[in-house]
Amino acid sequence: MNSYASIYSALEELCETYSVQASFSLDQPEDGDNGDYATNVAFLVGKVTGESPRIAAEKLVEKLSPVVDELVETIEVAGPGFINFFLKDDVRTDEAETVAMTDMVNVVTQGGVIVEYTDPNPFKLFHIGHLVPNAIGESIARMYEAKGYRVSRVCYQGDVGMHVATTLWGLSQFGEEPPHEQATLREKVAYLGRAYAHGTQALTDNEAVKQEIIAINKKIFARSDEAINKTYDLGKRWSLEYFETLYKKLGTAFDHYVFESEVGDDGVRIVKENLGTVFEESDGAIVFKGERVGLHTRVFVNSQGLPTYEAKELGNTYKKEKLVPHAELSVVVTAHEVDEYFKVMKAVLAEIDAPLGERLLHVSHGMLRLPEGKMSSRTGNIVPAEELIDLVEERIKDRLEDMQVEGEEKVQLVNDIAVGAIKFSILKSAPGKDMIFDFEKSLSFEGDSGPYLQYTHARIAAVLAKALQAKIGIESYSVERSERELERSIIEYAQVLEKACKEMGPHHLVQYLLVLARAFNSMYARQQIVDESNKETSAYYVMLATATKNILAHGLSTLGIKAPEKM
RNA sequence: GCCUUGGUAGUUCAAUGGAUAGAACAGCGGACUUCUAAGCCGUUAAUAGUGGUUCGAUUCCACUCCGAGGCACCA
Repeated sequence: MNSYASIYSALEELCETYSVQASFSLDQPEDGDNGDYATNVAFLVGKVTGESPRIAAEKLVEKLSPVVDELVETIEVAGPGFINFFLKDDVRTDEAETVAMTDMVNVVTQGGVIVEYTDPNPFKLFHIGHLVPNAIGESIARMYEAKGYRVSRVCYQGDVGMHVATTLWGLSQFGEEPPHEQATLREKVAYLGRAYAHGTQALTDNEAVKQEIIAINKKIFARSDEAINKTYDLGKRWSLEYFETLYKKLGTAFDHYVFESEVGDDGVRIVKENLGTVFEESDGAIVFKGERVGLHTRVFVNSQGLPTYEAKELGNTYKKEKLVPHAELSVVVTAHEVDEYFKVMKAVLAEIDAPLGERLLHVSHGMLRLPEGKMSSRTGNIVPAEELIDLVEERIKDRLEDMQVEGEEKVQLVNDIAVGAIKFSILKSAPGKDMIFDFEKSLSFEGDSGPYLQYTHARIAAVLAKALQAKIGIESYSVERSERELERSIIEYAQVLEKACKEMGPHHLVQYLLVLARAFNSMYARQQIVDESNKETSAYYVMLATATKNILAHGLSTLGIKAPEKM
């Protein structure tokens, strides 16, 4: 049990004594002057006993002192009534050492969890907006893995619907020669993208075109037209193969793929099975009257008998349950523009399958906005994800010129740094809010950035290599004066990881890693780590470096960002 | 109009109802003949507005102003 857990349980007991209902806090204050840990129990106890927080705190300190005696150097009452704990130096150092000695390997100890994310649509462009759910979803998946869950990654893709019909209509109308079979996937996908843009443009204000596209849409559903099937299958294959190249770059490997085309029938069946009880007919369509639970009415099956997004999503939810039986949790990561639909979905599930509804967890993220506004296919200001990655990679290549990495290793390193920079810029802020995507900002490698963390990791790797050569281990170190700030950061990791997982907020982890890296770099700047003339003291700094590296490696990995050994 | 959501330094973002509102970038100013300068140190600068709840409010509530998403067969 670490110091945090020990003090926490001591406080828990105390709260029980006073029958405190509210939950207390135990944080690691940013300002070390406020202790290594600080709690607000005195405010809660004071409320129960009617004492002022400061008086209550004084009394509590007397009770706590003997209990935490072995860990704590001093306990003091501060400010309006906080109780601050200052750990004994050797307790804190020992705990940091534990971090340095521990292999941080995720072990499966829990049940299964489904995480669905990214969800690009075949026939459409994989643009920078898709990088958001990918980064967040991948990180959530990895956070569950860090907690010991067996995670199944699922990608749900819209391979049918009007966007596909629009593309096929465009392909048949815009008169461009299709790319050669030997052409790159990128070229093939770009060709599909142009067809879609052409179709969308023609569709606007043209009822005749719209009807033609609707007709194609029906044929796609029914697979009744040989020519259409052929084009469709080819286009879908191109798209999917192309997506795989991106997933490889991004470091995502899905376990299952679900297509809208395969869940529509199930969705319709489920809706019909509950017709009259949960759903009702209205103007030829089957709807869920959300008003009775404070929501909106949503169409699940349209008047042509085809499933809408809602029914397909229903089918998708059940499909995933089949693919991953007995999952304890089913997480879906989507943009917040579908928030309202998900509420309706959950309301429906509450009525037809309550346990499933409870397991379903919707995590929504904000939209990526360009400084000049929302991306739109109509105005043509959509930035393909790959274009952004290329752009970032170009800048990184310039910086790597005087490094001795070449060939495949260099390609990999450039990719890892570029993807790290992009993912970091997405994960650094709390999901849910829109983010302005500024090229220059995301391309920045200084300050709060992915490369800053990666660089710190690589830098430590270089130092530790030197330590190894000097035969300086981390055992039998001696401490002249402890690096309190860095140690404080190091021993905080376990709690931060816990919190990030619990709140599904990768940004907590990001913010913490920045603090840790800064504390390390600050120490690094003023302190020689590997010092052969003083091996015992040097061993202490090597221990701190090792602990920091362990955390950076595990933390970055949990974010889905690679931690290079050199850069 | 109704529902949901957001508004924090010049900019991009932090802060389970907690202490002096943190970073980074930009700006200004430094250090270093040491293990990776994508680094380190210092500094200027912010809670949209008005009330309320309480030991304490950026956080919760109400209203106002501004923005975003949704509101029946697109996803």
